[in-house]
Amino acid sequence: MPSDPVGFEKHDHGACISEAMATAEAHCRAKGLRFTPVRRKALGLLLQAHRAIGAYEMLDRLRDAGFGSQPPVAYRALDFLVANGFAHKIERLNAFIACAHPGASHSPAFMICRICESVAEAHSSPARGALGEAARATGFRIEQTVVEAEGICPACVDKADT
Amino acid sequence: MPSDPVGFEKHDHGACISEAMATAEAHCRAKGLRFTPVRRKALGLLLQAHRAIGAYEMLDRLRDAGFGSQPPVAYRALDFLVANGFAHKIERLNAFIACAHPGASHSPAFMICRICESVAEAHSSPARGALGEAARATGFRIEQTVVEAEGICPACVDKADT
DNA sequence: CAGCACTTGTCATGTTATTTCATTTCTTGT
DNA sequence: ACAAGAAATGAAATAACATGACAAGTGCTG
Ligand SMILES: [Zn+2]
Ligand SMILES: [Zn+2]
Ligand SMILES: [Zn+2]
Ligand SMILES: [Zn+2]
Repeated sequence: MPSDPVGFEKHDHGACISEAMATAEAHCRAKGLRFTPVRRKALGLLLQAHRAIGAYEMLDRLRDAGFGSQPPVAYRALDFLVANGFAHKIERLNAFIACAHPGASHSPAFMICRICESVAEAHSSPARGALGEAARATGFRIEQTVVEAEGICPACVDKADT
Repeated sequence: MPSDPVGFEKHDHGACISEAMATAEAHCRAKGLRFTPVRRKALGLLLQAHRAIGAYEMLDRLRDAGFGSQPPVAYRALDFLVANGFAHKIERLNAFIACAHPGASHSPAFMICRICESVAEAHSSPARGALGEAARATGFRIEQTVVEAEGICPACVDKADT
């Protein structure tokens, strides 16, 4: 259970991309999923961008890469990535981002900078805390959670303080 | 189209509506806000429906009530209600719901039934828990949080179990 | 009543997402 | 190898959600 948030620190981007792609490859092979070219390209683009990408921005890039040009092309690829834990949807932004902890089954939480729009992924513990308590008290069966914090990232805080 | 619970429990709906309206009236008077007819009607409709309402459904009803028929009519009224804590946006549904604890400043958390689409509001504690910890660790300054759980409400769990 | 801030109505447009159907590709059982 | 079924793709159309811009109206305040 690493609770290390990912996203605001510098890192070896090339390595982080190839590692995530390799994880996805392995996971798909193990589960018999079809990691098709358009899906692979979509994940590559998300990893490359290293930020939240709207479906239509994704569509533009997929078209540029020679794939179809209609919205379902992007939505289907993104749905696949989200369904299999390689990416997440940021509801607040109506956008998608590559998972920072692929492979591990987890409940993500996101920190979204309203200045620079960077997004960091951390872990949440929906079952614990006030929400889990409310769910148990009422008999609500939680299947999935959206936890997104909006605010100011460390870099933008520094800029603002100057 | 069931109109059911605040939480998921039964309650005196008439009383809950007039109480919330009175709270809003008082709050606006105290703060010098203009609780205009269209805003009042919008809040009344949210309270009446007692579930999450899309902006365009709101627009339909406002038009039926004699107000304007263009999207900004609904969005402006909803923006006012959200900005002043009388309503919340459910990001997961792109829809709006009357606040269950108006007046009190709070960080809401929602439980959304994926079967019947009912929504219950609870309190969340963003500063505590894994998210707050991650924010402190990275230096992220949280301003606002979205906490939404999707799952099955008590009533639908019962139905499913039969 | 003049000036100002705020609100409303409307038109136009922009953005995000889904439905549908025909076709192709892959997988599986024979 | 082949046929049948499942999964994925391409493309057209449409639905659903949201904002920008501008003119006109409303209610304060000096
Ligand atoms: Zn993740
Ligand atoms: Zn930032
Ligand atoms: Zn509330
Ligand atoms: Zn339900």
